[in-house]
Amino acid sequence: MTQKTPRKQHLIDTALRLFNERGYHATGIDLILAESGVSKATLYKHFASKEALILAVLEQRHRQLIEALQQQLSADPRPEGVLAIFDMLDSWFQTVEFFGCNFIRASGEYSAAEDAIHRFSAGHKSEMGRQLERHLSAHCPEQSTQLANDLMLLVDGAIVTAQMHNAKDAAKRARQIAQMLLVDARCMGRTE
Amino acid sequence: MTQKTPRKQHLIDTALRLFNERGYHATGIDLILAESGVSKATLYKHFASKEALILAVLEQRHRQLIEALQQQLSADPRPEGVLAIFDMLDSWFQTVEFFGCNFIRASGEYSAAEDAIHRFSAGHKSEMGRQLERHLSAHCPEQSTQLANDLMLLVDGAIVTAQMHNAKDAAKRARQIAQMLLVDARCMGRTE
DNA sequence: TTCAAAGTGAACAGATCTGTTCACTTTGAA
DNA sequence: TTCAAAGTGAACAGATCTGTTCACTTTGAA
Repeated sequence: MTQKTPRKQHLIDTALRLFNERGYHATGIDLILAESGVSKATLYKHFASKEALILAVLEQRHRQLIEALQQQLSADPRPEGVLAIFDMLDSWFQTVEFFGCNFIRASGEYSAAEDAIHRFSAGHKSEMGRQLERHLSAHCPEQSTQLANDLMLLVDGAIVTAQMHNAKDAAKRARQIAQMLLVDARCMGRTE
Repeated sequence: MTQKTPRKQHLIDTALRLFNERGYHATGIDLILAESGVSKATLYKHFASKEALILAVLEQRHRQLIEALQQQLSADPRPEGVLAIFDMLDSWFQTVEFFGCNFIRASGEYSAAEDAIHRFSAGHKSEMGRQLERHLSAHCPEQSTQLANDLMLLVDGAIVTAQMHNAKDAAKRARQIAQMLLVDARCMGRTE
């Protein structure tokens, strides 16, 4: 039992699913244990507290999303390659497991700016924005910071729109607006 | 004690403040009672449950926001009058009481689409969008629905950006993007 | 001054929450 | 086959949660 499907990873996966379906405060430790079939003593051997478990869940999700974004961005070095983030959103919105963004919801439930969960969530969004900026800075360095911020604003707007109204087309609209911004900033290849 | 500063209203105001500061699940009934100085029996005389209190808080906030928006829109009948919503956001973001949007956070904590709190929150956003659409439909009826949806996406994006990063300029950026959309849709007065 | 409506305060109920402890069992590498 | 590491299960602790009840008090209009 030391290696295959380690309990720790199974706890993180189960917790992620339940946090998404029900929220952080509304998901008790006991439910995570029941659904994962892991004992309470084991949970507290791996995680010091529920907060530590939440942070572990967010860290995993953060790594996955950053990696996926990097992969998309490197596949299309053109400035408009950044629009791939909206295609990622679009696919996500079509899945049944979409319940909004972990990090936005976490920052809402843990609203104090100094809370570790809030800060980590804000850090995730910053890092996503930094990826976009890096990609754009090769083409339009003067505007890359502003553009990246604007794109992230559109990303979050699309996520919340999809979360609240089950609006599955939110990513496509955000993508169009984003494209307009790129054109307006003259940070896109010419349409030949 | 029947009329002046009714207990019911006082409970709603206190609950609104605490929900904003701490979130819905994280704010217990007992805290609301302690901070408001009202007895538990009185609370349950006025509200059937905590959920009913939450809904009353959201209803009040909904009425306030709709009224404020209507007032702004009627003050400037030009198409670009809709941009007033971003000025409202901007003022809000500068206040110390800004902890994000009640309705976005409520929809995050009560994530089930059929939950009464979730549905009311979605309804609020829809109604705000409907106000924008009505305003625009006088000038560009074919695009007013799409434009209103896009503006609300920018509104929510700005709110989340401000909430997560304490980015007090988020409303101003969203406003500029919104203005671009109006120009692009040719739904604005000419700049003379 | 009377009196019904509104509110209080305190106890109580039962559920649920996070976290601890420990004797015992299972696992899998050596 | 041995044995340390990992995990279990069950009890326990104490806090906190929403909601109920009821004898009593306060309020303010008539």
